[in-house]
Amino acid sequence: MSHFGRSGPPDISDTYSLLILNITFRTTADDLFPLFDKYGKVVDIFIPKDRRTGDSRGFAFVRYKYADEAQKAVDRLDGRVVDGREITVQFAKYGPNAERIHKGRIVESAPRSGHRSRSRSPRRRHRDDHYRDRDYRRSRSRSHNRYERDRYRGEDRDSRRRSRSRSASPDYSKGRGRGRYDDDRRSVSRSISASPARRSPSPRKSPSPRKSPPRGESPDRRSRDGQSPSRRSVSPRGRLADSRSPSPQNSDVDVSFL
DNA sequence: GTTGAGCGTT
Repeated sequence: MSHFGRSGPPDISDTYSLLILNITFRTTADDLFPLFDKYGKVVDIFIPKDRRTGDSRGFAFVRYKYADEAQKAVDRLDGRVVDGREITVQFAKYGPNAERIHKGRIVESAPRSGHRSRSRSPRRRHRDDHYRDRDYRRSRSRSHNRYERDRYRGEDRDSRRRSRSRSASPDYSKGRGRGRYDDDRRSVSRSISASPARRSPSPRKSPSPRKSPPRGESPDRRSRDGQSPSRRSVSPRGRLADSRSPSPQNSDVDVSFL
């Protein structure tokens, strides 16, 4: 009995959208439906959910059939404690299609002329941009969560070239301090990688694979071997950036060979 | 299992 949001927006031509804020993350449309339906005819209830986790975002949209009922619901349900939390009921300011809403009702359905577009508040640029921003903020609020790291890892793995994009994209560096943060983190990572072991206090105790050297060969060989994978593992794309200076490469090979 | 400013989907 609650197919809200399952089949998309039913009809937003003559409906008044109410924005419900400060609701618990466990509150669902089923819980809000009886509460809001008591004050008027609820046409549809939609609760935005996270794209990754699928959890409630903490706010819901309730569409009424009549404005008077919606107003009544706002006046009656605004400040009501639901699930132990005080919810905030108010008329929606923006529509699903970025349309302007007046008192919950959609005033403009489609951008007909450009002269009216100017009236639009430039506060919001795009939905995608905001999506990331919101996620980013929420992620931070949640302290260090696995989702952020996991997501980053997956995206990085999905499209490795993105790294280059980030480098060539000054927006990330300037837009938010994220670029700096990433760089910092990468620096630390590299630092750790560069120094595999501060100091082996007891190499004998350590279950090192080289517990018993296969052959008493020169350490130079081993050194090179250890350096080879290290370099590759450290930054495969870093070499590309370093390609700009082919000086050390030649030198390295020469030294190694010598 | 966690959190808390805000404006939405087929």
